[in-house]
Amino acid sequence: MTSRAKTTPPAQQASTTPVVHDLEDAIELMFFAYRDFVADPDRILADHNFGRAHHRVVHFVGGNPGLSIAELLDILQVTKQSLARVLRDLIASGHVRQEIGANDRRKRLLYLTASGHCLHENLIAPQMARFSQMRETISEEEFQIWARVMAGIVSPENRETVNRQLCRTQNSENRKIRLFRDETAPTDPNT
Amino acid sequence: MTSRAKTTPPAQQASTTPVVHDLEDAIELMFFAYRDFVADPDRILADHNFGRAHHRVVHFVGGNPGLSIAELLDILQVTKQSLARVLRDLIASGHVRQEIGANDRRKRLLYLTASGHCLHENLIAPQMARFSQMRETISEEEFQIWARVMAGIVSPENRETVNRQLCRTQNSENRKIRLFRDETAPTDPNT
DNA sequence: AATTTAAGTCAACAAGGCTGACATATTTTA
DNA sequence: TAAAATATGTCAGCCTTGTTGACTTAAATT
Repeated sequence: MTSRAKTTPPAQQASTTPVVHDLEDAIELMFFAYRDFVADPDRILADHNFGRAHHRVVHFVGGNPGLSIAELLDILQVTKQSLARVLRDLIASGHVRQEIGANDRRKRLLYLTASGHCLHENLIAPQMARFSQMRETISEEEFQIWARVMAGIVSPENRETVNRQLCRTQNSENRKIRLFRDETAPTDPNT
Repeated sequence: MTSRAKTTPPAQQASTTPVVHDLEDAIELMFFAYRDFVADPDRILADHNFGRAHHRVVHFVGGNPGLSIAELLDILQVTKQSLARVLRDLIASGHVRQEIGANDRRKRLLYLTASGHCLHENLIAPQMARFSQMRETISEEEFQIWARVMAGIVSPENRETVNRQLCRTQNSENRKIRLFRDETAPTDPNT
């Protein structure tokens, strides 16, 4: 009988009264924000007979020219077979091309073609617009707080990878979003 | 590799420049955070032979006892047929039960059973834990900033619905997360 | 009595996850 | 150099979960 607005909240009364319901709100905000966040690209993709999986490939290849299959699999965390399907589509449609690795000829490095870049731009535009509009209503500091919280939702074991991925998008000197202030700072993870 | 060893001038001069890459980072943070956010529940669901769709039903029925089918469809934004399938599973497995509406006997009001509540708790626990841990590293204010930004990602046309949905989860007196400061809120207590 | 509404159902289809089993280059190692 | 490991590709099949379209039933509304 966990009806709300009743006596006492169910269980796990946390130490400093985080108030269970706040965290529930946070969980629902994740759901609703993500749902709308992907809605615009979904519409664009439908026109091309592509799906969300294609979007993810276009996005990460667009942002990481010369990405290998293995690296992309690591980012997407899907199986090779799942990726192969959408990658086939994108290569067939001329949005992505593969290049044999110069150092390691086993590797297939992925790049967007001109039309791939065009699609990438179209897909990212509505998401950029969403953040851009919101960005105007908050300060730089507030934006970074948001980013730090989001980074805190990422699993600790993935934070280093995510951090590297985000760093790579830009000159680290120009870097605005600062994550993982004091957390997992491994000294030498190699690979 | 990220070639940072260039001769770029010191940063921080971009006080107001939006810098495209910040927004791209934000987009990727949405992806990575959401990816990990749903990973734990996915594992639990697999043990029950359920999927993410079942999770969403359990979550929203759990948080909204007596929800009607139409209301649930509105939250999930899927078709009746998609919902019917997972709802059938959940009713058959005894996690959800339906009750004929007292006022309107056409309506089927949804409730979790005891085992449904149990599953709900199990599913929400890892997500709560994720937020709870992160919550300890930030202030109440910072948490609310995060929530406001997330709410800003929600499509304007859905904000009122989302706001109502979040309000309903709790006593409005206990309400911590405040959204839509000046936007859609007609009331102006100027918090 | 006729219409609208809420819900349930059947059928078919597609996207995109998954596993397992193999094939093919290429590089590394023993 | 031969063997093993690595990177990728592919076939086949299965599952979940989304879709559309057509139709039914029961209850409420007009």
